[in-house]
Amino acid sequence: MSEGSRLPGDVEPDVCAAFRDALDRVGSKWGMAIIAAASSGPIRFAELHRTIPGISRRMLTLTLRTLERDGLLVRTVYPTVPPQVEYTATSVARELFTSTRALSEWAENNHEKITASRAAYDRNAGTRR
Amino acid sequence: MSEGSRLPGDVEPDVCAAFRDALDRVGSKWGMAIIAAASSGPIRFAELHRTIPGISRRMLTLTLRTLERDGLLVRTVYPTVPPQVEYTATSVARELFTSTRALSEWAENNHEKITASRAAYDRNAGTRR
DNA sequence: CGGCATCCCCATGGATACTG
DNA sequence: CAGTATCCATGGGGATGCCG
Repeated sequence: MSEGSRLPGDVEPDVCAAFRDALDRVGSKWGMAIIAAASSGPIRFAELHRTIPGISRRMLTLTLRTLERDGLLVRTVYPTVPPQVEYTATSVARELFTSTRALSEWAENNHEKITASRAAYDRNAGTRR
Repeated sequence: MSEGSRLPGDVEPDVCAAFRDALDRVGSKWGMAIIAAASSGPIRFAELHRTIPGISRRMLTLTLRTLERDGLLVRTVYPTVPPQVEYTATSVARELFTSTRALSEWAENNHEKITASRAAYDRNAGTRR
């Protein structure tokens, strides 16, 4: 769309700021995984912990709190014994998740190219200079 | 498309890995700004430094190197005095940039909601619990 | 002009243990 | 079950200075 139509100074600051803002959510190590897992319906703490491999309870809690704070997740507590808590992705989070598709696809399509490029670059590390 | 059709365990690991990979590029504080600035044509080091507010020469250099390594930027050196170096975004980088649009738009559209949600959350910090 | 080298800070996040 | 609390390692990234 904007192929070659922008000028160098045209990196609009608002967009930049908002984009950075998005990345602060998406970019956190576990944020998108949690949103993904919670996008298909309410999910419990332990389920999340099982679903997302490698996450610690600590990081799960922390990330859940920030996501909740940002209005991306709704936390529902059922005052039962033992306690039961459900997390559900809000529509905003689901939109975020969708907005992520293009990036995921790019990642899939170009992962190999990048790996190759990296290998080539490293191989010429000595040659270069 | 996938509205409610996915299962909790359905967070496919490959996609997840590739996505994380993408974020390692996009998620770096200055990566996208640089790619954006270099997407509209060759741009010089000093121009980048001027175009992107707040970046240090150090971080500019570092980010340029990783972007070059990943094949997202092409570095062209003109052996003149004083030396002149141009950076150009590759097609892969431009595709990445495009894949980012959806996310940018989400960020713009929902920035206010998130700020509001955050404020509300913090206001009820004492009330809650 | 276009870097690299050095020092330093602090936010992210892992491991582990305890609790209502 | 669903968290808290504490300690600690790693590294991203800012500030500054020197160089071909």
